[in-house]
Amino acid sequence: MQAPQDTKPRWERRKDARPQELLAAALEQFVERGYAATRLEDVARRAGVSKGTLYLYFANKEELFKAVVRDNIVATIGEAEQDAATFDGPSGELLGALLMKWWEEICATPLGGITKLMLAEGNNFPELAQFYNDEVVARGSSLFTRVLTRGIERGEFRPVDPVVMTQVLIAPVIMLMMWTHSFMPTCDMPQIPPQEFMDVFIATTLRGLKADTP
Amino acid sequence: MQAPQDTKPRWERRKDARPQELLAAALEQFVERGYAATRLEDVARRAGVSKGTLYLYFANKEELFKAVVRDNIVATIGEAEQDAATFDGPSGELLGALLMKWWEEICATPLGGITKLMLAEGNNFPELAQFYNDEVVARGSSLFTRVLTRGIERGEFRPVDPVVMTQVLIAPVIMLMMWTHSFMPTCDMPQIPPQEFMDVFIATTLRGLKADTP
Amino acid sequence: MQAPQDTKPRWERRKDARPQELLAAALEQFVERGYAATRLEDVARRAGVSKGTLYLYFANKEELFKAVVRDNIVATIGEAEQDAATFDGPSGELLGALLMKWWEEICATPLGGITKLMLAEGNNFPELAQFYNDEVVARGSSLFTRVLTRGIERGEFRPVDPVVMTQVLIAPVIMLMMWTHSFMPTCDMPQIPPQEFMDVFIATTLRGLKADTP
Amino acid sequence: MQAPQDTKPRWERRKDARPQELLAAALEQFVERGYAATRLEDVARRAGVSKGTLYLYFANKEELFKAVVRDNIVATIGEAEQDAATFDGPSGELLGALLMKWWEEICATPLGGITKLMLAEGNNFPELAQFYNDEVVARGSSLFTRVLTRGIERGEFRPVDPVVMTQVLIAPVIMLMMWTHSFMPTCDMPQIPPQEFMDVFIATTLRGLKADTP
DNA sequence: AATGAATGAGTTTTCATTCAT
DNA sequence: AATGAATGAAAACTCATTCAT
Repeated sequence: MQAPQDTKPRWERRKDARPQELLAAALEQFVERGYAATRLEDVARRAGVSKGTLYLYFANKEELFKAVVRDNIVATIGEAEQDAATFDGPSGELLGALLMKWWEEICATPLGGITKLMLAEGNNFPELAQFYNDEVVARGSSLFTRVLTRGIERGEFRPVDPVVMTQVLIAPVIMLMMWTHSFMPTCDMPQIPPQEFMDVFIATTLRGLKADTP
Repeated sequence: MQAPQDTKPRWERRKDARPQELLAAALEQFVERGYAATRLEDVARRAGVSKGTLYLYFANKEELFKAVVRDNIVATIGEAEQDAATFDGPSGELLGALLMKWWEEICATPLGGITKLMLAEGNNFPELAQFYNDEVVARGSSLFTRVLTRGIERGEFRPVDPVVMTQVLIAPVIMLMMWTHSFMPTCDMPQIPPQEFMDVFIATTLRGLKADTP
Repeated sequence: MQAPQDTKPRWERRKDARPQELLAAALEQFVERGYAATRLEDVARRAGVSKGTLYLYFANKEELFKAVVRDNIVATIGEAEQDAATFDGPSGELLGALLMKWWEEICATPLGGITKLMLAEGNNFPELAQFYNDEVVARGSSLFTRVLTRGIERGEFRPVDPVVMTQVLIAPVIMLMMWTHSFMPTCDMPQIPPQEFMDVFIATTLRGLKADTP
Repeated sequence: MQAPQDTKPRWERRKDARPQELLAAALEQFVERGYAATRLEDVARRAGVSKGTLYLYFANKEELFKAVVRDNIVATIGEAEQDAATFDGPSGELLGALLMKWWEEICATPLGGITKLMLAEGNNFPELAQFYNDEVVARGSSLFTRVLTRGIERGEFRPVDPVVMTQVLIAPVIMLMMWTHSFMPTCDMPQIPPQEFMDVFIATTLRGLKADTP
């Protein structure tokens, strides 16, 4: 008896997988070489297809890049928004979980390379920078801001300015990511153990945020 | 009476100044646009010369970049090595001075952009990365390591591992530099006052390093 | 009771209609965009089939274009040849009918766009130009020439040179066609009423051709 | 003794001539092959330079085409505007001279191919069509309209609608141009002797325009 | 020393054509 | 018969590098 999900002929299953294969290849190539230096032919070869095939799925280099960001980073932000919306427990726990999710699912993976790439090349590709700012930076920041506001309103956090506090939360993580992820491999830089850093950072931050209890 | 260093007629002094003007223009352009995206024509225009003139002084783009690094960062490291070699006073004072020099003359100037650039694009230009590692990272690190060793040998510092300690010294400065250079242009990060940060950092570090006095 | 030409089941009739649908779509696309700028994918989409299907019926773009010309213009010329061959009446009547048929079935329909296209792009596609010249221009011209000869031989027309006279017949019709098809879209040209033009033109021409009757 | 206009070194004189050489090559190529089918490399080769050189003088294909139009057609229109502005004689004479100038300097030269090209491909390149309409069609038409108005105001012409009359003037010339210039060379079309056509056309038109004298 | 015109290899993108299913 | 995914040749455009003057 045949499994119901396998009734399609093989090439059709292949077709459905194509975009994912291309996005995976593109992610690797972008992270390895940067945006400008990535040649679409290399992305295609990496996915085992020809140059032209890429254009069946993505209109151009920019759209390919955006798709990579959407399919990975934006999707993760969406999950995090879901998590936050449905979470019932204490705000500190939520905040810690979000920071950890960000670290583990983005910063500590090859996706961290995308952030590095935007830092390095964003200036030269204003439309990409705009896109990244809107879809990632603004949306991610505002999620943290909302969680902070929630904690303050529920009396769990001290009444800090949630926008400024968001920046204070974000900065060390991005730095750690640059440090861990993207340092020149040839450079003998000091290793910072990321897990410990994040643990200490989150613990410290939550302690600092905790509202005074009389 | 003529200053002894100015015996040449003016237009010849101008000629001698050419390389410096080119290096200055190149530095600005590299910092603004990154290595890959910098067009030599823009460098030339910025220096007020033709593209061809650039090639009279620098064999190619890579050599131009190396020259920028040498003329600025490596030169500063050389001075620092001189300072260290001729300094007679306490090692803590020397160490603090070196950190401060690094901050003030490199990190806090446009040269900081070169470090950011190497972090971002080093992967794509292995030969540049190698050069930067050899001429800047290794040489700078080893200077700090020697000063630490000096301090330990003279009984001024606790007997820490000087190589590891070097990395501990370097990391916060680079982080502060990335921070200050506002590496995420779209992100309005809170300002960290660099001077205070450095003061506190140096003071803390030196206190931590100080050998126990019975 | 079934019509005798409709004995096939419906889906099969549909199948037979395929080439016609494709030719119709191709005609529209060629007229709208010109030969070079017509993309076969657009033709296919317009006909509601896939690009591959096009190649089941036509070997390539050029053959598709030729088929459009054959199926429409050449077919009409064939009919006209039949008409002329079987016509028994006065040559003037025949000539007028042929001119009118040409105008009404070709020039005044979208097929006029094909003529415009050949005028405009023929130079760039010598093989198409050759084909068009052989199948349309030469064949059409020779039909008029034969009718003129017939009229002269039967003593109905003055003894003009039938080849030159053919050219005199053709020119105004093509001009009117170019005019009617508004070949300069940006230019709001005054409308020439084509029916009146053709009526006057044919009447005048026939009067001019009529042999002197003693 | 050296001629004063030849003091420049040879390559510099060459440089000054470059744009003209490129424009001439581009004109030929555009007229021969149409806009879309013209490859910039062929234009370059025709001018005896490399592809890249073209881009030193013209930003892209579109600008090259515009430059061809400006340098030839628009320039001629400018001259005609001058002629018209400074002309003192009877309006009929002026009008006839303008029509003849148009015919001789544009329609009867390779520049006529540019008009054909716009007719054929204008639809596919809206920006070029816009440019051509603004710089050529509108400007040329308005010149004729002004001359007609001048004649009417001076009582030389009957009080026709000058805008409509402009179109009536333009149409036959464009048709003649299409006929003379751009017919498929393989087609045995009747030759219309252009000079005679223009003479008759102008004479007829001026007679028709002449104001009734009591 | 200085110029800047010239080059051509390299990259993105398009589209007629093929072919496995 | 029909599909539509895949291909790759071709063309526009960029820019590091060369070289005649």
